[in-house]
Amino acid sequence: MEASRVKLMLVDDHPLVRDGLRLRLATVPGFEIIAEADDGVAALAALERQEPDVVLMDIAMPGANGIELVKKLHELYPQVQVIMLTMHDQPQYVVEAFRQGARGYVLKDSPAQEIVAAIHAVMAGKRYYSAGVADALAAGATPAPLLTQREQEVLALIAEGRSSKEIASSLNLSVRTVETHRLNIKRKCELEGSSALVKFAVERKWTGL
Amino acid sequence: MEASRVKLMLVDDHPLVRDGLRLRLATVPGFEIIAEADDGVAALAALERQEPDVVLMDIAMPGANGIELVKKLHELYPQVQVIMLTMHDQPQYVVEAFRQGARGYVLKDSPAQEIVAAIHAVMAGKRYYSAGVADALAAGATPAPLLTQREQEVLALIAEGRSSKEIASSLNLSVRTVETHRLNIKRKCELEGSSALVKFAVERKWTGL
DNA sequence: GGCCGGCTCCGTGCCGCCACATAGGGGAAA
DNA sequence: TTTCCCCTATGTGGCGGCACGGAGCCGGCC
Repeated sequence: MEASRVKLMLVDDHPLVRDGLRLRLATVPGFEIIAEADDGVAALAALERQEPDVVLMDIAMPGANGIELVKKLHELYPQVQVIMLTMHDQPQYVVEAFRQGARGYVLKDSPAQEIVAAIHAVMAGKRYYSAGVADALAAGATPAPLLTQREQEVLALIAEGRSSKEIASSLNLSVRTVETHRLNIKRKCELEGSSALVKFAVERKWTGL
Repeated sequence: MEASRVKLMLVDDHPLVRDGLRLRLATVPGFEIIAEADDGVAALAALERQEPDVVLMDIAMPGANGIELVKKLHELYPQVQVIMLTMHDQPQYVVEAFRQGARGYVLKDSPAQEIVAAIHAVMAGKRYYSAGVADALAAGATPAPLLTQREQEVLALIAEGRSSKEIASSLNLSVRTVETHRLNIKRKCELEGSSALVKFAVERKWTGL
């Protein structure tokens, strides 16, 4: 634990949530918010100017998503601790976030002091899971789906609600080829049924890939 | 505009967002937050004890959703002004919210002072639309999807990625009946294809119905 | 060069979904 | 009471997705 104040950076696309975080954390002695950003690009730009101790980051943001951002951030600034904030406790993202270097994971619908606890934990070199996230980690042993380029393209169009025939003409492929990709995606992600595939695709898109 | 302070009530299931609202609004002279609630049931209970001038309400909440809550609230307490808060500017909900008696509609990703402006507007007897919502109103000539109880139940299970057969056994219905409901939902919501239906259902669930 | 994995395409039978239509029972409003 | 909507269920023909198989092409790696 440093003698100086803990320097924080907030990354969330909702001003209201940033307000909540800022005004809440400003009352905590020893905390100092040195930067805010509303997306990944702004976050990386802010990091070039000043380096925080802890980054509080929403997992679902327009443009680059939280998972990719935490990955880049961990590559460029490995000493910066990242805490993910999220509305939903989806196992696959929790696991992926930690795999990419996140140190904490807090649900937005948990008590506000959990965030303070999370910051203290990661500053002490520990990890922090919000209540309920531990369950997600236990259940979600799935390390990574790892889809190929083409499969991701197909999945993106599935998330648009398109049929195999429409996807085929969009990508200039045979319908049978698209169906093969669908089948492979379902196998890799352990999905059963076409609707489960669509659900998976839509949720993936909503959380930013 | 009253001589006394404006009494506010906050309804949102995210403590963080309530923090942001409370701490932001507390600094505004003439505003007083008399109650908070994290869902529709708690909101109605709080209203029995003390009546606010304005209710700030999230549209997406677990349990009863914001649209139904504003309807009930407007029936029981017609003099209470309701301002809807939301993450997403989906036309159908904007239109439906106003139809059910809401007086204002503010996006959570708009500047925080918009909320103050909205409160002043509705207290002056005016309506308030966040920037961008006007576009949604113009574009969304769709009056209301208006799904029946049973259709909403079916839709909720579709959002889980379930097949018609699974839904049928869950609700103790014939598979053909579930298919009839599917068909009716698609007709009402002008959807084409099973995947578009699943997409619609999942997105609806993510935005809280 | 040989091997492996990804991308592409195809056949076939099966099952689920789709769109059209019909129809009886029940409850609520006019 | 009559009317209207909702919920329920069913028939039929057609189309689309699913799961199993095989196969050729290409690029990277050993």
